[in-house]
Amino acid sequence: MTSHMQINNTLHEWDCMMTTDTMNIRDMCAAFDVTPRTLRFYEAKELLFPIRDGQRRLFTKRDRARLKLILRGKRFGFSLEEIRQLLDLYHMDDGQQTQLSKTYEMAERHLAQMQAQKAELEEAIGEMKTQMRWAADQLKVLAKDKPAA
Amino acid sequence: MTSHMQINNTLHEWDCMMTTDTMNIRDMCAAFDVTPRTLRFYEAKELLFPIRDGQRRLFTKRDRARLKLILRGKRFGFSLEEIRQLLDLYHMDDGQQTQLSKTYEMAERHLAQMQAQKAELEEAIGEMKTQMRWAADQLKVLAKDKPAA
DNA sequence: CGTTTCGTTTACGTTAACGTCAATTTATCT
DNA sequence: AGATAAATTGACGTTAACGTAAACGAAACG
Repeated sequence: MTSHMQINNTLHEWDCMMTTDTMNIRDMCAAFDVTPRTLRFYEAKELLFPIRDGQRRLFTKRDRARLKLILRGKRFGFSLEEIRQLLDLYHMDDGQQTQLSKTYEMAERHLAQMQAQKAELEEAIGEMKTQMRWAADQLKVLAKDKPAA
Repeated sequence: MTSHMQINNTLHEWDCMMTTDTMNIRDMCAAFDVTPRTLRFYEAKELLFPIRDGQRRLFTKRDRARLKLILRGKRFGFSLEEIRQLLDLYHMDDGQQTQLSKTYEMAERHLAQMQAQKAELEEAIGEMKTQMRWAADQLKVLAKDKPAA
């Protein structure tokens, strides 16, 4: 059992309640294909906030949602610092509406950026396809010019 | 005049032919909003191949096309090394078809990656819009709850 | 002709995003 | 209890992608 489980503080053996849904670092790494170092690093950078069972980290559902967004952001070429700021938008659910309107404006800019990126990506895909068609033609010509070695 | 111009080797003053279309480093930086260091760095990494007028670099149309692709690639989160390899695809025009089929396969993988990225980007845009609608609602509620300070 | 003004080379510095390793603590198994 | 395994905390190392500063050559300018 690559188990974990906890309720609030420390438990004994009969810890089987309503699966408090926290993951230890190992399961977390396996689930997202990252190293422990990465998770600790993200915590140090205040991107994740795992709770503690004594010394050990326990990653909540919230941490997993954030990590998913972090990794996505990275694939889009955003820096961790940019991502950190954006994560605030996705996590204003509980009563603490930090500076909602300020964050909202940032989100607007980010959305515009993503839409621009999408447009550019579509253009790039189009160009790439053109190049590949051309390359495919060249391959045919080469195959015809030199049928055998 | 932030001029330049050249034909093949050294010229005098009457250098006004068919605009050989090479740019010096300064104009290049202005045109693409990069620093000289960046252009020299890209040359060292074999991403650009400016010709020389003695000691000075002269960037050709080809260099400009490549630089455009480089900067685009960066916005998509690709590393310079990944970009360098992809540039080969876009510049196999002259007779030197290096390893066309090998490059073609890489292009296929890259295209797939871009299409995946596009799909993910669309998903992210959708989620972002959802979040923003929710945030907009919250802003309305706050405005109603607290009409005046 | 001297002097600013580019541009070049060489080389060391920097930041982000982790990797790696050692020393410890904590939990688990026998 | 002793050994083994799993996590944690420093702390230093590493790579990519440039920044920055020194020292020099060539070119343009008054």
